[in-house]
Amino acid sequence: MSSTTGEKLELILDAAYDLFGSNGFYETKISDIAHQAGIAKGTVYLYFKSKEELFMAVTRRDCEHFLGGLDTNLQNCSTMAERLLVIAKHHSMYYFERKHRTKLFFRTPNNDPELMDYMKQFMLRYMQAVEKVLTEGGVSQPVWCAESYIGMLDRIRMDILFNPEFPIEQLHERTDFVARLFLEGCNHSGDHQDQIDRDNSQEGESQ
Amino acid sequence: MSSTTGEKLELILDAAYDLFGSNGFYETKISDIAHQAGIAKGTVYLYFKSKEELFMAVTRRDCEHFLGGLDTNLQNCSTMAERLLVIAKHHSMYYFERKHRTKLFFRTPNNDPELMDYMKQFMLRYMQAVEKVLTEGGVSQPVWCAESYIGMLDRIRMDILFNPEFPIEQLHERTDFVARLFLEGCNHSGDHQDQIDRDNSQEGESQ
Amino acid sequence: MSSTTGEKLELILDAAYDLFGSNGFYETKISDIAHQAGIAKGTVYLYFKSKEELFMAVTRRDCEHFLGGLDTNLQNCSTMAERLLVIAKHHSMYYFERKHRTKLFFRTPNNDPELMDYMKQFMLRYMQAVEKVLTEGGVSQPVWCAESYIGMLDRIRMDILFNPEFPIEQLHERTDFVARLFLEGCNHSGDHQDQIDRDNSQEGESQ
Amino acid sequence: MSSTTGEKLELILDAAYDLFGSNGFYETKISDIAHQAGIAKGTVYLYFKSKEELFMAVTRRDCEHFLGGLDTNLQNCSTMAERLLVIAKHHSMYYFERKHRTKLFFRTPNNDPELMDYMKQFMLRYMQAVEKVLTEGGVSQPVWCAESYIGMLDRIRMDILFNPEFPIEQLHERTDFVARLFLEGCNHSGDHQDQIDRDNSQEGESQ
DNA sequence: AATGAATGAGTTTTCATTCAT
DNA sequence: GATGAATGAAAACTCATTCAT
Repeated sequence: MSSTTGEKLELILDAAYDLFGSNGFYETKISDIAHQAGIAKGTVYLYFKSKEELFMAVTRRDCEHFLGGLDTNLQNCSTMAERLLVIAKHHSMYYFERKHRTKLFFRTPNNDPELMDYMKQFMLRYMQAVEKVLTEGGVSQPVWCAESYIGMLDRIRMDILFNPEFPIEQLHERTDFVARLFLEGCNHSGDHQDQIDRDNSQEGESQ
Repeated sequence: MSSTTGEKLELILDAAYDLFGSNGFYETKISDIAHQAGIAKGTVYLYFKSKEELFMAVTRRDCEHFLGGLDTNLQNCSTMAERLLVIAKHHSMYYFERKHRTKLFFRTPNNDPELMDYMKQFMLRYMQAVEKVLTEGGVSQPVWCAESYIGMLDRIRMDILFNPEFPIEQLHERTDFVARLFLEGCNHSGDHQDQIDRDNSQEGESQ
Repeated sequence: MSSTTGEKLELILDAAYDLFGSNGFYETKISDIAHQAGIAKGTVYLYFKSKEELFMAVTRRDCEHFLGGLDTNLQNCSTMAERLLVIAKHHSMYYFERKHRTKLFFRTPNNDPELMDYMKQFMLRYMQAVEKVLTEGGVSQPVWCAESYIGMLDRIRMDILFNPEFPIEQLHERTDFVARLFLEGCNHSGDHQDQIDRDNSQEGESQ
Repeated sequence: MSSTTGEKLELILDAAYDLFGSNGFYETKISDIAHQAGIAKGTVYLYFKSKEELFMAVTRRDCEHFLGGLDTNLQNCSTMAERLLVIAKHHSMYYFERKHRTKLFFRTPNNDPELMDYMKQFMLRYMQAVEKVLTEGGVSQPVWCAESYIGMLDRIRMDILFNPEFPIEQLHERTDFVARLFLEGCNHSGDHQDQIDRDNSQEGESQ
């Protein structure tokens, strides 16, 4: 059964990702993970010192995967608009494809400083990747813009989380929409003249 | 000992809000809540059938409070821009003031369908409140705009959560910024030199 | 079932004394103790924070009982010779009556500093009680004499421990013998023919 | 790596003696022993069927070493008084030199009949060695005398165990004292002024 | 209504032992 | 013979919940 070095490690990480992601940290038993990985309970502890450490490893792998994929995707495009769209697609697709693993983020072990720290770093690195795109595009206040853009995208994730039937077609439209909204603001995000009209009158009102 | 009807109920809800919010659902013991409320453990079960139900009640009270406050705040303003700013202020201040209670959202009991359902409804109601403002302001695609706006605001909450030292002054600027970004898009949101300055100092932090 | 305050505490201590004493610390399960006490496992933890703490309490009760009984017995006699005999009787009878509980001393939890400390204090207090008798009797070097006397007596305990069939009649003779040996030394302790006879028969057993 | 037959056996026994002796049976892991012996865990099981058997072998080697050394030491002296002193020196020095290995005796595996039996035999053989000296010296009731003498000596071991700072100088005096006490009894053992002085200083310590 | 002692199901983790290489 | 990865039985301890008072 164990032909390759590290095979068991992968089996455990995969099983843990699946179960932590589906049921959350507290509702997942080590024995479940071992069972799903097809190994014995004790074997898990040959690779991870504790349940927390295993969760940490799963989280790390997932986050690194996310950021790595983002980098790759960003390499194939040049304009800022393209890049922002790539970011949006990556974000929404990544979590859409993993819509059944969303508990990884929302049901984490409590008060683990190492995990908190890693999550903070992850958020920072993601933000900085977006910030870089914006800075190169000449956008001012790129940090807050980046944060906001990510927030808009993450709301898609929330919608997916709370609506598992979220249709894939809508995902694409929503993604495009968010990218445009970010660039142009809500006053310009409607293609029709009447909207522009309303918008103009709105501009007048608000001053 | 019990002078007013429902007094104990409030004591329990307050203690539970405090402890669930600080430590999360799984790390909070009923006995801790009872102790903090100054009552006996068994008494909690006179008011709530289970730990989950108590968590549900705490969540419900918190969410209703949030939405009620939003309604109140929206009543005092008329233009869409004003209203959007009010929404942003409400969102950011609400969670800033409760920055030590953030586990209420991130460490919730697992797989409780009733809770999931309530959260879904809450998100919907919040979104509809924002949507109404946008619709009345003539914004097209108000649903997605509302979702996106909330997402931008919620990112502020995330930043507060992961950075408990988040300064209140920055909170106001960030709030204003988000409202403007939403209206005008990133291409128009950085026209003023002072904003550029702030952004630059922020850039420094992020490296 | 629970009529008196502290009843359960006694039940637990009695059961723990019995089982720790018979099987040693490591071979005794908390569930066994609870079962023998007729209570639930969790109840043990209402009274004792850990298995070690329970063991400590059992040891303490036993040692205090031993020293208390010694004090009581010493009150009824005046000469040093009488007192030394009382000490010997007390020591040998105490452990003879508890011959099935001897693991309490030999199979203790490892590396518990509090327990080590208490045992040290117990040995000191016992020695000092004997020392006092010797000092009042005008014996020189009472500390080392006391230690040695206790050592001689404790050897009886060892013999009982390794020979559960140890006959009670021999216990009395052995006790008398030790007291005399301590006073007079081995050169003077075999003056009577009947003692020689007994000793010869003992020699036969030991081959 | 294995140049001599039985080399590994010795490595294991040495490591096991060290660790069992320092930490006791239950607190010592086979993997620790293997690690300290510089071999693999599985290798231990090529030499010993179980942890208990290994402990048994360690105990046996230690006890045989003790008895063998005693025999050797006894060969160089002729009078009973000399021999008793040799016994006392051997006993006290043996355990003084091994003061950090005392758990070998106090934290033994529970309820192992073979071990119990061996210990019983060991005690008997030791007693008989002492008994022989006494019988040849014309002492009456040599069995009980031997037991008592050993008890006095073993108390020294206990004092060492509970007081790791036990000074070597005191050990020699105490040993001489015990031999004299055994021969002459407490009434005759304090004739010399310098001994009284020492004893007084000892009294001070015990308060 | 209020209490808090009692319960016991449930889970992490350890470690002696095995066995394929 | 030697290895060490894998196993899984076993036990301490927790804590939501109950119920007699």
